[in-house]
Amino acid sequence: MNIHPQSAEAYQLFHLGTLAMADVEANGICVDVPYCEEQYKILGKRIKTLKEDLDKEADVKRWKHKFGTKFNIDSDDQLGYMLFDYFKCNPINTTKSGKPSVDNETLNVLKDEHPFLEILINLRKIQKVRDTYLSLFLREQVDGFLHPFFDLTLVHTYRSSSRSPNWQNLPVRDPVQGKVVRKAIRPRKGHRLMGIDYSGIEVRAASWYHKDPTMLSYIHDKTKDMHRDMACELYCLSLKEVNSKSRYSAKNGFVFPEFYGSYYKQTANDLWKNIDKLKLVNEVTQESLKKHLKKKGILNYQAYERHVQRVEDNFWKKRFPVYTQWKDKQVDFYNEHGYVDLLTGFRCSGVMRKNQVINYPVQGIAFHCLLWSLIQVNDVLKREKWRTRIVGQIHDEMVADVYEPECSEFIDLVQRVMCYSIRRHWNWIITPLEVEIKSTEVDGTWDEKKELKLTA
DNA sequence: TGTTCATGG
DNA sequence: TATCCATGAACA
Repeated sequence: MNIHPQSAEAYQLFHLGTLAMADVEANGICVDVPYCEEQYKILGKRIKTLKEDLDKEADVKRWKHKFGTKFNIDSDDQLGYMLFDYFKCNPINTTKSGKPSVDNETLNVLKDEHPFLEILINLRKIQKVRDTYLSLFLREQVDGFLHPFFDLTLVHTYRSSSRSPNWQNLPVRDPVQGKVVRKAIRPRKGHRLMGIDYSGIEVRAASWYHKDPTMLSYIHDKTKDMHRDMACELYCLSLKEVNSKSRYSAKNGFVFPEFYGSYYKQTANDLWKNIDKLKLVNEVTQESLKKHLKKKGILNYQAYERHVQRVEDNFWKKRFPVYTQWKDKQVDFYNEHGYVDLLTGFRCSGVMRKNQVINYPVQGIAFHCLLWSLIQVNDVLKREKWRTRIVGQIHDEMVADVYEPECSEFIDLVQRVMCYSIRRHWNWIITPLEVEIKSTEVDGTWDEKKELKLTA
Protein backbone atom coordinates (compact mmCIF):
# COMPACT_ATOMS: atom_id res chain seq x y z
CA MET A 1 0.00 0.00 0.00
CA ASN A 2 1.19 3.53 -0.75
CA ILE A 3 1.04 6.02 2.11
CA HIS A 4 -0.21 9.46 1.09
CA PRO A 5 0.14 11.97 3.93
CA GLN A 6 -1.19 15.32 2.74
CA SER A 7 0.31 17.33 5.59
CA ALA A 8 3.47 17.43 7.68
CA GLU A 9 1.33 16.60 10.67
CA ALA A 10 0.03 13.41 9.06
CA TYR A 11 3.57 12.38 8.18
CA GLN A 12 4.64 13.10 11.75
CA LEU A 13 1.88 10.92 13.20
CA PHE A 14 3.11 7.86 11.34
CA HIS A 15 6.79 8.70 11.84
CA LEU A 16 6.39 8.95 15.61
CA GLY A 17 3.86 6.11 15.49
CA THR A 18 6.39 3.81 13.84
CA LEU A 19 8.97 4.64 16.51
CA ALA A 20 6.43 4.05 19.29
CA MET A 21 5.37 0.72 17.79
CA ALA A 22 9.04 -0.27 17.65
CA ASP A 23 9.25 0.36 21.41
CA VAL A 24 6.11 -1.72 21.94
CA GLU A 25 7.52 -4.55 19.83
CA ALA A 26 10.80 -4.50 21.74
CA ASN A 27 9.01 -4.52 25.11
CA GLY A 28 7.16 -7.74 24.36
CA ILE A 29 4.52 -9.72 26.21
CA CYS A 30 5.12 -12.55 28.68
CA VAL A 31 3.91 -15.92 27.50
CA ASP A 32 3.76 -19.03 29.67
CA VAL A 33 5.74 -21.51 27.57
CA PRO A 34 5.31 -24.62 29.78
CA TYR A 35 1.55 -23.95 29.82
CA CYS A 36 1.47 -23.71 26.00
CA GLU A 37 3.42 -26.96 25.65
CA GLU A 38 1.13 -28.74 28.09
CA GLN A 39 -2.03 -27.45 26.41
CA TYR A 40 -0.62 -28.34 23.01
CA LYS A 41 -0.31 -31.95 24.16
CA ILE A 42 -3.71 -32.03 25.88
CA LEU A 43 -5.47 -30.67 22.81
CA GLY A 44 -3.57 -33.16 20.65
CA LYS A 45 -5.06 -35.98 22.69
CA ARG A 46 -8.54 -34.49 22.43
CA ILE A 47 -8.17 -34.13 18.67
CA LYS A 48 -7.14 -37.79 18.45
CA THR A 49 -10.15 -38.89 20.52
CA LEU A 50 -12.55 -36.78 18.48
CA LYS A 51 -11.18 -38.22 15.25
CA GLU A 52 -11.70 -41.72 16.66
CA ASP A 53 -15.26 -40.78 17.61
CA LEU A 54 -15.82 -39.53 14.07
CA ASP A 55 -14.58 -42.84 12.63
CA LYS A 56 -17.42 -44.59 14.48
CA GLU A 57 -20.12 -42.45 12.83
CA ALA A 58 -22.10 -44.09 10.04
CA ASP A 59 -21.87 -41.02 7.78
CA VAL A 60 -18.10 -40.91 8.16
CA LYS A 61 -17.81 -44.61 7.34
CA ARG A 62 -19.60 -43.93 4.05
CA TRP A 63 -17.33 -40.94 3.44
CA LYS A 64 -14.25 -43.14 4.04
CA HIS A 65 -15.62 -45.78 1.73
CA LYS A 66 -16.21 -43.20 -0.98
CA PHE A 67 -12.72 -41.63 -0.86
CA GLY A 68 -10.63 -44.63 0.23
CA THR A 69 -7.03 -43.75 0.93
CA LYS A 70 -7.64 -40.15 -0.11
CA PHE A 71 -10.11 -39.69 2.78
CA ASN A 72 -9.24 -36.58 4.79
CA ILE A 73 -11.51 -35.25 7.54
CA ASP A 74 -9.88 -31.82 7.17
CA SER A 75 -10.75 -31.52 3.48
CA ASP A 76 -13.62 -29.07 3.04
CA ASP A 77 -13.85 -30.16 -0.61
CA GLN A 78 -14.57 -33.74 0.39
CA LEU A 79 -17.00 -32.60 3.09
CA GLY A 80 -18.85 -30.44 0.58
CA TYR A 81 -19.11 -33.34 -1.84
CA MET A 82 -20.49 -35.65 0.88
CA LEU A 83 -23.04 -33.13 2.19
CA PHE A 84 -24.36 -31.65 -1.03
CA ASP A 85 -23.79 -34.31 -3.73
CA TYR A 86 -23.86 -37.56 -1.79
CA PHE A 87 -26.31 -36.81 1.06
CA LYS A 88 -28.22 -34.22 -1.04
CA CYS A 89 -28.43 -31.62 1.75
CA ASN A 90 -29.74 -28.18 0.90
CA PRO A 91 -26.96 -25.57 0.79
CA ILE A 92 -27.21 -22.86 3.45
CA ASN A 93 -24.50 -20.43 2.37
CA THR A 94 -22.47 -20.12 -0.80
CA THR A 95 -18.77 -19.33 -1.09
CA LYS A 96 -17.36 -16.38 -3.01
CA SER A 97 -17.00 -18.55 -6.10
CA GLY A 98 -20.59 -19.78 -5.82
CA LYS A 99 -20.06 -23.27 -4.40
CA PRO A 100 -22.12 -24.46 -1.42
CA SER A 101 -20.27 -23.53 1.74
CA VAL A 102 -19.32 -25.88 4.58
CA ASP A 103 -18.80 -23.08 7.10
CA ASN A 104 -19.73 -23.26 10.75
CA GLU A 105 -23.22 -21.86 10.21
CA THR A 106 -23.99 -24.54 7.62
CA LEU A 107 -22.70 -27.32 9.86
CA ASN A 108 -24.86 -26.05 12.71
CA VAL A 109 -27.99 -26.21 10.57
CA LEU A 110 -27.23 -29.64 9.12
CA LYS A 111 -26.07 -31.29 12.34
CA ASP A 112 -29.61 -32.43 13.27
CA GLU A 113 -29.72 -34.61 10.15
CA HIS A 114 -26.04 -35.56 10.34
CA PRO A 115 -24.87 -35.78 13.95
CA PHE A 116 -21.21 -36.28 13.03
CA LEU A 117 -21.13 -32.57 12.18
CA GLU A 118 -21.46 -31.75 15.87
CA ILE A 119 -18.17 -33.55 16.48
CA LEU A 120 -16.60 -31.85 13.48
CA ILE A 121 -17.59 -28.39 14.75
CA ASN A 122 -15.91 -29.20 18.04
CA LEU A 123 -12.84 -30.58 16.29
CA ARG A 124 -12.43 -27.43 14.18
CA LYS A 125 -12.51 -25.20 17.27
CA ILE A 126 -9.87 -27.22 19.07
CA GLN A 127 -7.64 -27.44 16.01
CA LYS A 128 -7.89 -23.68 15.57
CA VAL A 129 -6.67 -23.09 19.11
CA ARG A 130 -3.81 -25.56 18.82
CA ASP A 131 -2.65 -24.96 15.25
CA THR A 132 -3.08 -21.20 15.02
CA TYR A 133 -2.62 -19.74 18.49
CA LEU A 134 -0.63 -22.11 20.72
CA SER A 135 1.61 -23.21 17.89
CA LEU A 136 2.28 -19.61 16.88
CA PHE A 137 3.08 -18.62 20.48
CA LEU A 138 5.57 -21.49 20.75
CA ARG A 139 7.14 -20.68 17.40
CA GLU A 140 7.45 -16.92 17.99
CA GLN A 141 8.37 -16.72 21.67
CA VAL A 142 11.91 -15.74 22.65
CA ASP A 143 12.88 -16.44 26.27
CA GLY A 144 9.23 -16.40 27.30
CA PHE A 145 8.35 -13.16 25.47
CA LEU A 146 6.24 -12.57 22.38
CA HIS A 147 7.13 -9.59 20.18
CA PRO A 148 4.21 -9.12 17.80
CA PHE A 149 4.85 -6.69 14.93
CA PHE A 150 2.51 -3.74 14.51
CA ASP A 151 2.72 -2.48 10.94
CA LEU A 152 1.42 0.94 9.95
CA THR A 153 2.01 0.64 6.22
CA LEU A 154 -0.05 -2.34 5.09
CA VAL A 155 -3.70 -1.44 5.58
CA HIS A 156 -5.63 0.59 3.00
CA THR A 157 -7.62 2.48 5.62
CA TYR A 158 -4.49 3.68 7.47
CA ARG A 159 -5.20 1.34 10.33
CA SER A 160 -2.46 -0.92 11.69
CA SER A 161 -2.07 -4.65 11.32
CA SER A 162 -0.29 -7.16 13.54
CA ARG A 163 1.56 -10.37 12.83
CA SER A 164 3.95 -13.00 14.15
CA PRO A 165 1.84 -13.53 16.13
CA ASN A 166 -1.23 -11.47 15.30
CA TRP A 167 -2.01 -9.79 18.62
CA GLN A 168 -5.29 -8.41 17.26
CA ASN A 169 -7.35 -11.59 16.87
CA LEU A 170 -6.91 -13.71 20.00
CA PRO A 171 -10.16 -15.61 20.67
CA VAL A 172 -12.57 -13.94 23.08
CA ARG A 173 -16.10 -14.36 21.72
CA ASP A 174 -16.05 -18.11 22.38
CA PRO A 175 -15.34 -18.25 26.13
CA VAL A 176 -13.82 -21.74 26.02
CA GLN A 177 -11.35 -20.92 23.26
CA GLY A 178 -10.68 -17.52 24.81
CA LYS A 179 -9.80 -19.05 28.14
CA VAL A 180 -7.36 -21.66 26.81
CA VAL A 181 -5.48 -19.12 24.68
CA ARG A 182 -5.52 -16.17 27.06
CA LYS A 183 -4.33 -18.18 30.03
CA ALA A 184 -0.99 -18.30 28.21
CA ILE A 185 -0.62 -14.51 28.37
CA ARG A 186 0.64 -12.94 31.61
CA PRO A 187 1.97 -9.68 33.02
CA ARG A 188 5.56 -9.33 34.22
CA LYS A 189 6.11 -10.30 37.85
CA GLY A 190 4.45 -7.85 40.23
CA HIS A 191 2.50 -6.27 37.34
CA ARG A 192 -1.03 -6.25 35.97
CA LEU A 193 -1.91 -6.55 32.29
CA MET A 194 -4.34 -3.81 31.35
CA GLY A 195 -6.44 -3.07 28.30
CA ILE A 196 -7.62 0.52 27.84
CA ASP A 197 -10.08 0.87 24.98
CA TYR A 198 -12.01 3.77 23.45
CA SER A 199 -15.77 3.23 23.78
CA GLY A 200 -17.73 3.41 20.52
CA ILE A 201 -14.90 5.17 18.73
CA GLU A 202 -16.02 4.39 15.17
CA VAL A 203 -19.53 5.73 15.70
CA ARG A 204 -17.98 8.88 17.20
CA ALA A 205 -15.39 9.16 14.41
CA ALA A 206 -18.14 9.01 11.80
CA SER A 207 -20.00 11.79 13.61
CA TRP A 208 -16.95 14.09 13.34
CA TYR A 209 -17.38 13.95 9.58
CA HIS A 210 -21.15 14.04 9.13
CA LYS A 211 -22.14 15.98 12.32
CA ASP A 212 -25.66 14.56 12.26
CA PRO A 213 -27.44 16.29 15.18
CA THR A 214 -29.41 13.20 16.21
CA MET A 215 -26.25 11.11 16.31
CA LEU A 216 -24.43 13.83 18.24
CA SER A 217 -27.20 13.90 20.82
CA TYR A 218 -27.01 10.11 21.19
CA ILE A 219 -23.29 10.49 21.93
CA HIS A 220 -23.63 13.47 24.28
CA ASP A 221 -26.69 12.36 26.26
CA LYS A 222 -25.96 9.28 28.36
CA THR A 223 -29.65 8.60 28.92
CA LYS A 224 -30.06 8.01 25.19
CA ASP A 225 -29.13 4.72 23.53
CA MET A 226 -29.23 4.21 19.76
CA HIS A 227 -29.02 0.41 19.87
CA ARG A 228 -31.83 0.20 22.41
CA ASP A 229 -34.00 2.48 20.27
CA MET A 230 -33.37 0.34 17.19
CA ALA A 231 -34.23 -2.82 19.14
CA CYS A 232 -37.57 -1.15 19.95
CA GLU A 233 -38.31 -0.59 16.28
CA LEU A 234 -36.96 -3.88 14.94
CA TYR A 235 -38.85 -6.04 17.45
CA CYS A 236 -41.89 -3.82 18.13
CA LEU A 237 -40.98 -3.38 21.80
CA SER A 238 -41.43 -0.59 24.29
CA LEU A 239 -38.30 0.94 25.83
CA LYS A 240 -38.72 -1.11 28.98
CA GLU A 241 -39.14 -4.35 27.08
CA VAL A 242 -35.68 -4.22 25.46
CA ASN A 243 -33.19 -6.47 27.21
CA SER A 244 -29.46 -6.98 26.68
CA LYS A 245 -30.00 -9.75 24.11
CA SER A 246 -32.43 -7.87 21.88
CA ARG A 247 -30.22 -4.78 22.13
CA TYR A 248 -27.19 -6.87 21.13
CA SER A 249 -29.03 -8.30 18.11
CA ALA A 250 -30.14 -4.85 16.97
CA LYS A 251 -26.60 -3.50 17.33
CA ASN A 252 -24.74 -6.33 15.59
CA GLY A 253 -27.49 -7.52 13.25
CA PHE A 254 -28.73 -4.14 12.05
CA VAL A 255 -26.99 -0.94 13.15
CA PHE A 256 -23.38 -1.88 12.39
CA PRO A 257 -24.14 -3.75 9.15
CA GLU A 258 -26.16 -0.70 7.98
CA PHE A 259 -23.25 1.62 8.81
CA TYR A 260 -20.92 -0.62 6.82
CA GLY A 261 -23.27 -0.51 3.85
CA SER A 262 -25.52 -3.54 4.19
CA TYR A 263 -29.25 -3.22 3.47
CA TYR A 264 -32.61 -4.51 4.62
CA LYS A 265 -32.79 -7.77 2.65
CA GLN A 266 -29.54 -8.92 4.26
CA THR A 267 -30.12 -7.47 7.73
CA ALA A 268 -33.70 -8.75 7.88
CA ASN A 269 -32.47 -12.23 6.99
CA ASP A 270 -29.80 -12.22 9.70
CA LEU A 271 -32.15 -10.81 12.33
CA TRP A 272 -34.75 -13.46 11.48
CA LYS A 273 -32.18 -16.27 11.81
CA ASN A 274 -31.41 -15.02 15.31
CA ILE A 275 -34.89 -14.25 16.50
CA ASP A 276 -35.64 -17.66 18.00
CA LYS A 277 -32.98 -17.01 20.65
CA LEU A 278 -34.87 -13.93 21.86
CA LYS A 279 -37.68 -13.65 24.38
CA LEU A 280 -39.97 -10.95 25.63
CA VAL A 281 -39.72 -11.08 29.38
CA ASN A 282 -41.85 -8.89 31.66
CA GLU A 283 -44.26 -9.22 34.62
CA VAL A 284 -46.99 -10.88 32.58
CA THR A 285 -45.23 -12.90 29.93
CA GLN A 286 -42.17 -14.83 28.85
CA GLU A 287 -43.08 -15.45 25.25
CA SER A 288 -40.81 -15.75 22.22
CA LEU A 289 -40.21 -12.56 20.26
CA LYS A 290 -41.47 -14.31 17.15
CA LYS A 291 -44.84 -14.88 18.84
CA HIS A 292 -44.80 -11.27 20.03
CA LEU A 293 -44.25 -10.08 16.45
CA LYS A 294 -47.17 -12.25 15.30
CA LYS A 295 -49.44 -10.40 17.70
CA LYS A 296 -48.25 -7.18 16.06
CA GLY A 297 -49.30 -8.53 12.65
CA ILE A 298 -45.88 -9.73 11.43
CA LEU A 299 -46.79 -13.30 10.57
CA ASN A 300 -43.85 -14.63 8.53
CA TYR A 301 -40.44 -13.78 7.08
CA GLN A 302 -41.85 -11.86 4.11
CA ALA A 303 -43.75 -9.60 6.46
CA TYR A 304 -40.67 -9.19 8.66
CA GLU A 305 -38.52 -8.22 5.69
CA ARG A 306 -41.06 -5.51 4.78
CA HIS A 307 -40.99 -4.37 8.41
CA VAL A 308 -37.17 -4.10 8.41
CA GLN A 309 -37.37 -2.24 5.09
CA ARG A 310 -39.58 0.37 6.78
CA VAL A 311 -37.23 0.53 9.79
CA GLU A 312 -34.27 1.04 7.46
CA ASP A 313 -36.06 3.75 5.52
CA ASN A 314 -36.83 5.55 8.73
CA PHE A 315 -33.27 5.03 10.01
CA TRP A 316 -31.55 6.76 7.10
CA LYS A 317 -34.22 9.23 5.96
CA LYS A 318 -35.88 10.35 9.19
CA ARG A 319 -33.54 9.53 12.06
CA PHE A 320 -30.14 10.34 10.49
CA PRO A 321 -30.83 12.47 7.38
CA VAL A 322 -27.66 14.53 7.81
CA TYR A 323 -25.56 11.37 8.01
CA THR A 324 -27.22 10.23 4.76
CA GLN A 325 -26.43 13.55 3.07
CA TRP A 326 -22.80 13.25 4.09
CA LYS A 327 -22.55 9.75 2.62
CA ASP A 328 -23.94 10.98 -0.70
CA LYS A 329 -21.60 13.97 -0.68
CA GLN A 330 -18.63 11.76 0.09
CA VAL A 331 -19.40 9.46 -2.86
CA ASP A 332 -19.94 12.44 -5.20
CA PHE A 333 -16.59 13.89 -4.14
CA TYR A 334 -14.81 10.62 -4.83
CA ASN A 335 -16.47 10.23 -8.21
CA GLU A 336 -15.29 13.69 -9.20
CA HIS A 337 -11.77 13.69 -7.70
CA GLY A 338 -10.76 10.04 -7.40
CA TYR A 339 -9.77 10.28 -3.75
CA VAL A 340 -11.07 11.00 -0.26
CA ASP A 341 -9.13 12.59 2.61
CA LEU A 342 -9.08 11.70 6.29
CA LEU A 343 -9.44 14.32 9.03
CA THR A 344 -5.91 13.34 10.11
CA GLY A 345 -4.49 14.39 6.74
CA PHE A 346 -4.09 11.09 4.90
CA ARG A 347 -5.50 10.46 1.43
CA CYS A 348 -7.18 7.31 0.10
CA SER A 349 -7.07 7.02 -3.68
CA GLY A 350 -7.37 4.35 -6.33
CA VAL A 351 -10.35 2.24 -7.29
CA MET A 352 -12.84 2.07 -4.40
CA ARG A 353 -16.38 0.82 -4.04
CA LYS A 354 -19.02 3.08 -2.56
CA ASN A 355 -18.94 1.38 0.84
CA GLN A 356 -15.20 1.73 0.98
CA VAL A 357 -15.33 5.43 0.14
CA ILE A 358 -17.67 5.92 3.09
CA ASN A 359 -15.93 3.64 5.57
CA TYR A 360 -12.21 4.13 5.00
CA PRO A 361 -11.92 7.65 6.43
CA VAL A 362 -13.89 6.65 9.53
CA GLN A 363 -11.91 3.51 10.26
CA GLY A 364 -8.61 5.33 9.75
CA ILE A 365 -9.15 8.21 12.15
CA ALA A 366 -10.64 5.97 14.81
CA PHE A 367 -7.32 4.12 14.91
CA HIS A 368 -5.36 7.38 14.74
CA CYS A 369 -6.93 8.48 18.03
CA LEU A 370 -5.50 5.37 19.65
CA LEU A 371 -2.15 5.80 17.91
CA TRP A 372 -1.75 9.44 18.93
CA SER A 373 -2.62 8.58 22.54
CA LEU A 374 -0.21 5.66 22.55
CA ILE A 375 2.63 7.88 21.33
CA GLN A 376 2.01 10.41 24.13
CA VAL A 377 1.68 7.80 26.87
CA ASN A 378 4.78 5.95 25.65
CA ASP A 379 6.78 9.20 25.68
CA VAL A 380 5.82 9.93 29.29
CA LEU A 381 6.64 6.38 30.41
CA LYS A 382 10.08 6.58 28.77
CA ARG A 383 10.94 10.13 29.78
CA GLU A 384 9.98 9.57 33.41
CA LYS A 385 11.53 6.08 33.49
CA TRP A 386 8.41 4.21 34.57
CA ARG A 387 8.53 0.45 35.01
CA THR A 388 5.13 0.29 33.31
CA ARG A 389 5.35 -0.40 29.55
CA ILE A 390 3.00 -0.50 26.62
CA VAL A 391 3.09 -3.99 25.12
CA GLY A 392 0.39 -4.01 22.45
CA GLN A 393 -2.49 -2.37 20.64
CA ILE A 394 -5.75 -3.68 19.18
CA HIS A 395 -7.14 -0.91 16.88
CA ASP A 396 -9.04 0.96 19.60
CA GLU A 397 -7.28 -0.48 22.64
CA MET A 398 -3.89 0.01 24.26
CA VAL A 399 -2.42 -2.91 26.20
CA ALA A 400 -0.02 -2.12 29.02
CA ASP A 401 2.02 -4.15 31.48
CA VAL A 402 1.50 -2.03 34.59
CA TYR A 403 3.79 -2.12 37.63
CA GLU A 404 1.42 -2.36 40.59
CA PRO A 405 2.76 0.69 42.55
CA GLU A 406 2.33 2.81 39.37
CA CYS A 407 -1.20 1.59 38.75
CA SER A 408 -3.34 4.52 39.84
CA GLU A 409 -1.00 7.12 38.37
CA PHE A 410 -1.01 5.21 35.10
CA ILE A 411 -4.80 5.22 34.99
CA ASP A 412 -4.77 9.00 35.55
CA LEU A 413 -2.25 9.38 32.73
CA VAL A 414 -4.10 7.35 30.11
CA GLN A 415 -7.42 8.97 30.93
CA ARG A 416 -5.96 12.44 30.72
CA VAL A 417 -4.30 11.75 27.37
CA MET A 418 -7.05 9.66 25.75
CA CYS A 419 -10.05 11.76 26.79
CA TYR A 420 -8.70 15.31 27.12
CA SER A 421 -5.23 16.07 25.66
CA ILE A 422 -6.25 14.58 22.33
CA ARG A 423 -9.15 17.01 22.02
CA ARG A 424 -6.80 19.94 22.40
CA HIS A 425 -4.54 18.44 19.72
CA TRP A 426 -7.34 17.74 17.20
CA ASN A 427 -10.11 20.30 17.44
CA TRP A 428 -12.25 18.41 14.89
CA ILE A 429 -13.02 15.94 17.68
CA ILE A 430 -16.37 17.48 18.53
CA THR A 431 -17.71 14.84 20.94
CA PRO A 432 -16.56 13.62 24.34
CA LEU A 433 -14.28 10.57 24.35
CA GLU A 434 -14.58 7.78 26.89
CA VAL A 435 -12.38 4.84 27.79
CA GLU A 436 -13.03 1.52 29.44
CA ILE A 437 -10.25 -0.13 31.44
CA LYS A 438 -9.98 -3.87 31.99
CA SER A 439 -7.26 -5.34 34.16
CA THR A 440 -5.93 -8.67 35.42
CA GLU A 441 -5.01 -9.17 39.05
CA VAL A 442 -1.34 -8.74 39.92
CA ASP A 443 0.42 -11.79 38.39
CA GLY A 444 -2.97 -12.90 36.95
CA THR A 445 -3.57 -14.14 33.42
CA TRP A 446 -5.10 -12.33 30.43
CA ASP A 447 -8.23 -14.50 30.40
CA GLU A 448 -9.37 -13.21 33.79
CA LYS A 449 -9.21 -9.47 33.14
CA LYS A 450 -12.14 -7.53 34.56
CA GLU A 451 -13.44 -4.03 34.20
CA LEU A 452 -11.94 -1.49 36.58
CA LYS A 453 -14.64 0.82 37.84
CA LEU A 454 -13.33 4.34 37.68
CA THR A 455 -14.01 6.86 40.39
CA ALA A 456 -13.52 9.91 38.18
C1' DT B 1 -0.91 -19.69 -5.50
C1' DG B 2 -5.85 -19.06 -4.85
C1' DT B 3 -9.75 -20.49 -2.06
C1' DT B 4 -12.10 -21.37 2.14
C1' DC B 5 -12.34 -21.38 6.79
C1' DA B 6 -11.69 -19.27 11.51
C1' DT B 7 -10.17 -15.57 14.63
C1' DG B 8 -10.42 -10.34 16.06
C1' DG B 9 -11.72 -4.94 15.72
C1' DT C 1 -25.51 -2.84 -6.82
C1' DA C 2 -25.70 -3.80 -1.38
C1' DT C 3 -20.99 -5.78 5.50
C1' DC C 4 -15.61 -2.28 6.47
C1' DC C 5 -10.54 -3.79 7.84
C1' DA C 6 -7.02 -7.50 8.83
C1' DT C 7 -3.71 -12.56 9.75
C1' DG C 8 -3.00 -17.47 9.57
C1' DA C 9 -3.81 -22.45 8.63
C1' DA C 10 -4.92 -26.09 5.45
C1' DC C 11 -6.11 -27.97 1.09
C1' DA C 12 -5.85 -28.61 -3.90
